[in-house]
Amino acid sequence: MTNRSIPRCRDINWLGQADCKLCAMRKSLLFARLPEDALDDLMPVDKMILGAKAILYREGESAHHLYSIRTGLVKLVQLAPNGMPRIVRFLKAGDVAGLEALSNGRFRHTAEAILPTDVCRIPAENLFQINRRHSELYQELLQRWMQTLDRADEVITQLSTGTAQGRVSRFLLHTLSEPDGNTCVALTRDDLGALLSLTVETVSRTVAEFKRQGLLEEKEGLFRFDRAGLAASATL
Amino acid sequence: MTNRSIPRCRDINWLGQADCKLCAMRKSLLFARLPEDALDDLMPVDKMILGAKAILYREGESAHHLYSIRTGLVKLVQLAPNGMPRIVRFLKAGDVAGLEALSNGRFRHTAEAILPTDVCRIPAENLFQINRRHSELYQELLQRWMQTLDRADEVITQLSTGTAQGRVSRFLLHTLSEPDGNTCVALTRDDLGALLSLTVETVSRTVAEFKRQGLLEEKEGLFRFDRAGLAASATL
DNA sequence: CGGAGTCTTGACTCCAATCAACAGCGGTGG
DNA sequence: CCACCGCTGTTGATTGGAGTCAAGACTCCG
Repeated sequence: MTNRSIPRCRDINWLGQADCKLCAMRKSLLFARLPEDALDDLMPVDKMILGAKAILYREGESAHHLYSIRTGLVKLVQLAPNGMPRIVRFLKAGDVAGLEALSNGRFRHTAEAILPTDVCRIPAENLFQINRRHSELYQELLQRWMQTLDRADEVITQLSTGTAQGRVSRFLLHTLSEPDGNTCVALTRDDLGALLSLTVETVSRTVAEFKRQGLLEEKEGLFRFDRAGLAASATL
Repeated sequence: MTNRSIPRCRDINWLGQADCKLCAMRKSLLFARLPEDALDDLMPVDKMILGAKAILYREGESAHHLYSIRTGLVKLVQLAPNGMPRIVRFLKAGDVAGLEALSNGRFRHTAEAILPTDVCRIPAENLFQINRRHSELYQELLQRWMQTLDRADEVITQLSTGTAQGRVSRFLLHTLSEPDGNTCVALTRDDLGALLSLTVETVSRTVAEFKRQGLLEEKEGLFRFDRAGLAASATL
């Protein structure tokens, strides 16, 4: 009944080939604006399901596919100079992982599932070919570029600056929650640390303190928090 | 004779309209791959020269133009939650400032010249129109996207993590210097702090310490440094 | 010459890192 | 079934590094 019933394996399971024309989510994905017949050129697209902690690809590997995320949550990780992993971005349903496959053939991050995650694996070469004929796809790619950059800049200005309290507050308020929602996925202290550039202990203390103050509770894999209350710490 | 002879004003001077077909730098700019006749559609392009500290545009302003940088150095700044400015990226010759004008009409950063800087100002609408007809431009834009994202991620993992010594070393070694060069523009302590998320005092102390150790000298607006010596601090 | 802006240095404080111990939970294997 | 182990999270004591506050040096410029 609890979140413990969700799959916890680290596997990647292949669910067969997808037919993009029949895809229920198509309109919210990268290919939203493509005419239906162009979708044939994407094939073969493989549907895969990742357990939590499954690794989609690793930094430095040569990149032949990109991944359209249907459900779930993925973290993009790079190694910091001291050897510790640093989370640079999250990818949610509708996002695309591994777009660097379109240009230079090497992944820049390690992509690891945080929640069980469904993805479609698309051969980079096919997308590349479609690009030649359909500028709609380019428009969509550019759109995503702006979005992605914004998120990267947000990590710089909002999540790598200020006190531990401030960073955790801002994470809760902006990063994974709906604009006016008061819940978000309960990350491990480890992941929070890797995102906010703090140690596990500091994150644990900060989260615990918020709980004591009644600003935050954690239940069934979710953080539920008090927006107004946290806003006070968010400028620290 | 020294760098003091360079202009130090904060003005923006309009130098007249450009004829892109005659531009000596065209091949290294955004329009490298465009056929010559497409360049007509860019017009009118204004050539401008900025003194150090001149502001090209401000965060939140509505964005009708973008700027191709011919020479100089520009910082992109966002306000951190505590109200202090944070530098998220530098733009050098060949880079484009204000690409967000292509999509959502508001600048996401304040762009300020650090050195005297030449730019060409291009109406966003014109570029947008060219995009419809020439996918070469899209390719170039995508290429730049990857580059820009890489730089943003580098600020996250390399410049916002670790000790003050580590951050300053890594800035010197990677951010504005040639891959194997041993010089880079001598930023103010203020700008270094805004980039590395450190206070002016901490930057000053760190730079001073590197100088005492003979790892770094500052002359005529340049840092000259010892790559091998700094590499030791770069993992801190 | 005086003033503004930048840089440096010192003394002190404070926040987060570090080191260490332990609790809780789930999974595993004897 | 239960003992053990690994993983995650918590908490405490201590340390260290950067922030803060304050004063003064230096440079450029009017």
